[in-house]
Amino acid sequence: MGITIYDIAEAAGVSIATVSRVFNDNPRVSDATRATVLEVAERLGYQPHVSARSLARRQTETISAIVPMLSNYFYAEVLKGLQDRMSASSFDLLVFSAPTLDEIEGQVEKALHRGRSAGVMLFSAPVRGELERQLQRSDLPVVLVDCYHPGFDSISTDNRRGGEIAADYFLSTGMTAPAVLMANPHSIPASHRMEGFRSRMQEAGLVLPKERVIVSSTGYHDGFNEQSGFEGMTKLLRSGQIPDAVFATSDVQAIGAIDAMRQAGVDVPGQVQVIGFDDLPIARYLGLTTLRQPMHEMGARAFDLLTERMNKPAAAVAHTVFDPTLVVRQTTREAIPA
Amino acid sequence: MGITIYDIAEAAGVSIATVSRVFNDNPRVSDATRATVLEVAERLGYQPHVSARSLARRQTETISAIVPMLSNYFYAEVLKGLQDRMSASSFDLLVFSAPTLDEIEGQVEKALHRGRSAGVMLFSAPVRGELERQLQRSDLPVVLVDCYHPGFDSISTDNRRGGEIAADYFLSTGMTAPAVLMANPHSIPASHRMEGFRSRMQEAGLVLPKERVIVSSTGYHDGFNEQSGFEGMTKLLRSGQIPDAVFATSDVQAIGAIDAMRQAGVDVPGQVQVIGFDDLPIARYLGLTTLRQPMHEMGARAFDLLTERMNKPAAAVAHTVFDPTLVVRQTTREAIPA
DNA sequence: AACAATGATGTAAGCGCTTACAGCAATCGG
DNA sequence: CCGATTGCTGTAAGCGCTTACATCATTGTT
Repeated sequence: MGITIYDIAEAAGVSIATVSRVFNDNPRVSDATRATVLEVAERLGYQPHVSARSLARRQTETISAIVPMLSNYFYAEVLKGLQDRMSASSFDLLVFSAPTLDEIEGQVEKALHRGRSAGVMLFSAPVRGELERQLQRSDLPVVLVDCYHPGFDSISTDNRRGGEIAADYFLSTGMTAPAVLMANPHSIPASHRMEGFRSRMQEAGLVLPKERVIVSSTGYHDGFNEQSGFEGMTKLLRSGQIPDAVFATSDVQAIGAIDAMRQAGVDVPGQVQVIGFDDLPIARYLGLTTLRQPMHEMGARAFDLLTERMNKPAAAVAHTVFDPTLVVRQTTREAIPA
Repeated sequence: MGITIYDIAEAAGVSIATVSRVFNDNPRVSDATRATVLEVAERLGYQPHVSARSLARRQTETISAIVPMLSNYFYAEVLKGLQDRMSASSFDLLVFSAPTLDEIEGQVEKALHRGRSAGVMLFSAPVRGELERQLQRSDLPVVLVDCYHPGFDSISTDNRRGGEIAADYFLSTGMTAPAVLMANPHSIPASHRMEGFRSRMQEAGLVLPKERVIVSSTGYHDGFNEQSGFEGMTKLLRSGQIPDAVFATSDVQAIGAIDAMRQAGVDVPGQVQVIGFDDLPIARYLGLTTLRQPMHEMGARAFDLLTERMNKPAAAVAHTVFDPTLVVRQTTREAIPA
């Protein structure tokens, strides 16, 4: 069906080796021959066959990303950062989706098939048990994003630090009754965010009672969704434990929470302050105070890590940790000068 | 490096052809041999080599999607619908990103490389000129999403109809001074949405003056972004031409517009009503009245179209058009009973 | 009992490319 | 002026798989 190097070789009166050399920028081809070959190839509309090439070269030009869910802004944006960086290279991006934990192994296995990818990027997955074994057995470069394992390069946000920053800011406003809208407890980022928050509150001598830590009851997006924030906040408002400051483990939860308060006639930030996490584009337009994760940069850096690992398979494992930064908007009050 | 069928053949005492047959579910293998081969393969941790297989079979198991931008919710959600449907099959998804028009051809070319993909899904691209030629020359199945060309299967939303529905609803509320927040004019979906809106307004004898059609001045996401809505609305408010109903060609624009009004102290929907387009998840939490596009379903259907085309390359071209549905929330007033 | 039909397996020729090695002409040094 | 070097090109052997065809042992048929 397609034009092969044989066709070109014949039309140009050279051997297939020469044609191949031309397309591999091998210097051992005379300028004249190179020109004819290129001209003929252009005329015939030649395109290399990807599979044949990677079979012969024993390497692919594609990298695989395994994400829980494309429709989650965080992943989409990190992937975009990745792609923007990749576009300078000749790599292609294969995207596998593994919404639930038990789907991960299967998708990782596919990504690890021989000849499939030159490297794997695994998002938000707890690396242990069978999954850990899979990754270790494979000799492909692996980069973990938004998760951690001592044996693999990783890139993540300092979620504990984020929780601490949120707590510190709340404390500076003179708040007295903090609450947390927590995603699914098995989500490691969410847990860390809460831990950081809680630890700072404790240091400040403020209790964070169980009743004011609402754990998401919905599994969708690991509890990182508007509904979970809405329901959690509703619960808080109905309890006797109405807080005056709410830390949500994600912006979408914060948005749901704010909606719940609007419907209940609770003033934000007058009665209740809110801090989210992520800094989605809408956060700005909703005036949401939040902790920004440099998603785009994380994606770019993840790609860099992967290529570095491809070049030096034996290099020391590198963990890149970004600090989240607080973006103060209108859902929080001003800090009280000390 | 890896285990090949040769290794298995040797260990199992059969020929490579038999091993291959086992993995291709060829019935012409005795149950006994099949069992030994599978056992040996399992023990050795065999995995087929993707490139070798697709080279020999002359077909791939991956499909390519070319999207303007992953971080746009619409694309992410359609891709998710696609992937959810795909996961039942053995196809993998390759994602190319082409944020600007001139990048499309390059990405399409990559996606069209021989051996690269079994089919191509092209999003929101005006199919003409060189791009049209590329697609026509290739004999790969192509499905257009969110765009149209008579020669290719496509899947889209009836954007004109959406504009009409928005106009009709506004008219039913007794509004008198409509405005449109329009994305980039070269965006076909945006143009159609506006055309539908405008035509209904004209039929109703209402003028839609130039001053009340604000075209996005920012190219980011083709003008489908919060900032463009914010700036457009600000402009409207400052002009003498303050509208009492605004149709935004996307939810994100509507969100920006609402923010502008909040800051200006304009009451929504008391003074100005707003209708968006898309029905993003947040729309619900912002109480935004909008036109819902069935994104997830569009993705699933796109995959179906592609596989149908793969099975029957000569079948008649099919265009699937979804009707958007109006979701009434709190940014619009109630219809006045006739 | 002879023959065809059937079923299981092996042999070998690709798929389209890369690349080590060989070959061969032109050039160079002594 | 001859052997060594240099520069360019071709030959051929893979890469790991699929599959048409050949082979051969069984089984069934008359």
